[in-house]
Amino acid sequence: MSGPTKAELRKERIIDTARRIFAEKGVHAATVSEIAQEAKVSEGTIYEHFSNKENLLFHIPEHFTQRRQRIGVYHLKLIQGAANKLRAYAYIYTELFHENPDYATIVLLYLKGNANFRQTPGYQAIRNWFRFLTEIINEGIESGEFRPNVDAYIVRALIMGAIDQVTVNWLMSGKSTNLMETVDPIVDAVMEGILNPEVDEDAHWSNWRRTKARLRNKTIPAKEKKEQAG
Amino acid sequence: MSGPTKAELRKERIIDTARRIFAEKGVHAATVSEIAQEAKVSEGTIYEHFSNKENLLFHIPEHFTQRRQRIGVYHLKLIQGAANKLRAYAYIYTELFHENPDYATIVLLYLKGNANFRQTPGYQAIRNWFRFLTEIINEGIESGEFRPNVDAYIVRALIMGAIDQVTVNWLMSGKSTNLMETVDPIVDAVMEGILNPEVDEDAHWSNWRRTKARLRNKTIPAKEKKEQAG
Amino acid sequence: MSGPTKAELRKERIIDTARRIFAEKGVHAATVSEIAQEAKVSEGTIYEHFSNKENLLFHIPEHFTQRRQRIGVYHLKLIQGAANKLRAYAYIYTELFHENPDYATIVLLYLKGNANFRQTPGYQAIRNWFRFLTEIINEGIESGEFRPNVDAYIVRALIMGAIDQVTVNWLMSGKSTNLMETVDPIVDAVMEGILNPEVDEDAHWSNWRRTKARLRNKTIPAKEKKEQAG
Amino acid sequence: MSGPTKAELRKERIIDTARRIFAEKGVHAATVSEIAQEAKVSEGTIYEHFSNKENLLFHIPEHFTQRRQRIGVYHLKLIQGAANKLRAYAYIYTELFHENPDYATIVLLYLKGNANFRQTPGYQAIRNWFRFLTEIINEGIESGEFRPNVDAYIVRALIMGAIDQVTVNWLMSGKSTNLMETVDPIVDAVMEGILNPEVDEDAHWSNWRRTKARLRNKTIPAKEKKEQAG
DNA sequence: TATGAATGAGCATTCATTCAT
DNA sequence: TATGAATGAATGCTCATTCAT
Repeated sequence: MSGPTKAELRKERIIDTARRIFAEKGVHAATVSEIAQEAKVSEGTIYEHFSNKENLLFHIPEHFTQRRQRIGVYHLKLIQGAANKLRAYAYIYTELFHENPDYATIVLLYLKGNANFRQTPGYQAIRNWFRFLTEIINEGIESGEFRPNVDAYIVRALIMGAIDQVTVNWLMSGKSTNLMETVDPIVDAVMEGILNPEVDEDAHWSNWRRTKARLRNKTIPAKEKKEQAG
Repeated sequence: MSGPTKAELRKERIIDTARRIFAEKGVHAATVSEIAQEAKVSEGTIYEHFSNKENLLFHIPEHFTQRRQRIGVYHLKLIQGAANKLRAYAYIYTELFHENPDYATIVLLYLKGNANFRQTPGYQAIRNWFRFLTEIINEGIESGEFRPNVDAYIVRALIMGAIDQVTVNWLMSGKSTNLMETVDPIVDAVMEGILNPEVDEDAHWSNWRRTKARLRNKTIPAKEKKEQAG
Repeated sequence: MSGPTKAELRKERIIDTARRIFAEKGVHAATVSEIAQEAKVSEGTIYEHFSNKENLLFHIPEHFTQRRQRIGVYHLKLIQGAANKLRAYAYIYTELFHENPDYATIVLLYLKGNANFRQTPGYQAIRNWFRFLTEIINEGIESGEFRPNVDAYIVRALIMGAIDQVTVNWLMSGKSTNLMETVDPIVDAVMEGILNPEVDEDAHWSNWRRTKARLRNKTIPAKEKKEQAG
Repeated sequence: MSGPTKAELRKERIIDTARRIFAEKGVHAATVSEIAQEAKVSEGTIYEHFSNKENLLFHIPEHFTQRRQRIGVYHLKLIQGAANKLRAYAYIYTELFHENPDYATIVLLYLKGNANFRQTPGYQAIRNWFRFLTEIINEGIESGEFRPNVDAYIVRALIMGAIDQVTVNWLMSGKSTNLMETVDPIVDAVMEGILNPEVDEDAHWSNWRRTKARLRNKTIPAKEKKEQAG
């Protein structure tokens, strides 16, 4: 019946303020005293809730992770087909950054490369969300929707790497570009690749063609015919 | 005839030491005094060459950028075909990280997200190298090797985003995985995409299919027949 | 009922210590750390009370200014006659230096010539005290006690300039002379001047005499007769 | 025949530059490196001529002292009458400040209160110039031009203290006032004093009158009659 | 004699963290 | 439990001075 306690609200206010100030001035330049002032608590109170400044930083994703868990995973399960799910995942992943640029700044610029963060429960939660993408990709492979020789880890790196990349550019450019519009092209490119199927494969010398052939010989014998025909 | 001057060697030694220590302990935790000590120069000498600690950080990529310019661009021009060039680019890009993990740490964890760095000549040099990939992709589109509806910015984000991603994972995992082995799979995936062409496109509902159709209608009318036939 | 708070006492102790050390070793040679140590506070506490070292320096006169305001001005108002007041002022002014040589050192050697200090409230307070002397002089002119052609600014410069001068000499000589004994002679000289009235004014050529005559013609016609008679 | 050597010119250029920069930014804020740069010599050269930064500071008055010695003393000896000489001295003293505000700044704000400077030959030269004023005053007492009970030290403090005072005010006000115009009023005031001889001495109670009487009883018995008559 | 790169001691200032109230 | 004054370790940076060339 009773909502969040006073202390919980206070804690959330601290995290919200920290997120904003960390993102605005950088984690190093931001001071605990400034966060306390803006959150309208004393510095001591911050240390009641967080063991130190870095610990406060590590708690910032918490709220967003929970939100994604509640909303994201639920909706994705309703979508049929791995391709559709993958696209939806990319949207949800990007949208969280788009709607919360301060969160994006902190995750992409401060937490991704922080070894200590990788030991926290906060990172485990994010990891679970990443694994969910792996599951989607594997589901697509199993269903035959995706090529059988697809490596889920690689595809995940492509999707998330590209989104991280364009998000950082978006953040650094003062959010002047349209982030959400890049989601579809990224997913499209990953879906279909960039090679032009209209072009005769033998038209030009290419170690790529040979690499591809080699890969297919190993993993997709069914395609051999077409390959030979090409 | 005379090689680098004493002062130049000294400066290089400072940068080399800074790179190592920044990467080892993090930029913030590293102290100028420690770098001076390990580089066997006085603290004052560091400030003779660099205006401040951050400026020293910003000079770290210089050497690598020059090296890449000399070697990378030269060799890439000898390779025929955009696909081959793109693969080679990915190799060179990854190899620099692989051979110089400290450099990778600094570029990926400290410089990519630093707004001040983006104002330096050091970033401009890196930018030129990025643009080179864009040129390769556009070359492939013009030659017909790549789909005409390919977006160079997106492909670049996919390639570099994925490599950055796997490199950070590699660094954070203590370099326990094999970084170079991920290059080919990444390039392969970008080349061919992940959709299984053996599967009937109408087998499942997919807004992706519709998106693809829309894109093709606009840009590759010649393919329509095949599309309709498939 | 409650006296000064703990924090106020602490602040006063910092100022007292700073005054002593600044005077002893010079403002530049004195270190904040030394002041902290001697005042038995941490360096951080100094910066809780003063924005920086110079700001601490600027707060040193505060206490003395207040004391003078309370005591000096009050007593001076009870004295009758501008000449008496002027003498008393000179005594009070000198006595403060005499009783507080460290304060004298700081005011005369460090603050008088500091442009930044002139922007502080501390200087305004001192200024008010200076103005009080101007008022005394003007009062003497109005009452006829002082010559009507007296320039208050000049007289103030004479009195205070002479006292500052002898005080600096006193300080630099290791306080070996008797500072207070110079007050009366200074005031006496300003009162009566140095010219010997017994000597015939025409006894020697003097552009001074002409200057004097010119001044009197302008402002004290009543004296002309005597002048001519003399 | 041969003028100053190259080295002498160099040394003078260093002193001139130091004077300007010390005055502009303050001795502490000025750096040896900046002085070297502006004087177009190397830092090392400065240390060829001066043992350290303070020593350079102490050499700044040299040139002016010599100039004053050459011009000042020579001209003063041509003037007849102590009063005239005293006025001339005040003019010369003030004019040097007026014509060379940087020199004034350094002497009044940095050297007057520097104990180390008092050990240098530079200070001895200035001291000689001060003594010259004492001699003038004593000459006036002996000739009967000045009151016999005049204290030369006090008069010197009055004249020079007042001029120093107004010069510092002039410097701190950005030289917006007219410094030279204050010389005559200062000398006039010292000559004649500020008491109004027209006013009946008994018209008001005054410990000053009593002080004066006491002083006269001691030293100028000749005046007793006039005093009693008054 | 002149140079100016190199030195390194020295210091003001900051700020995460603590703890008495 | 909350406060915020007090702490003091930690460090980037300066600059007078030196000395190899």
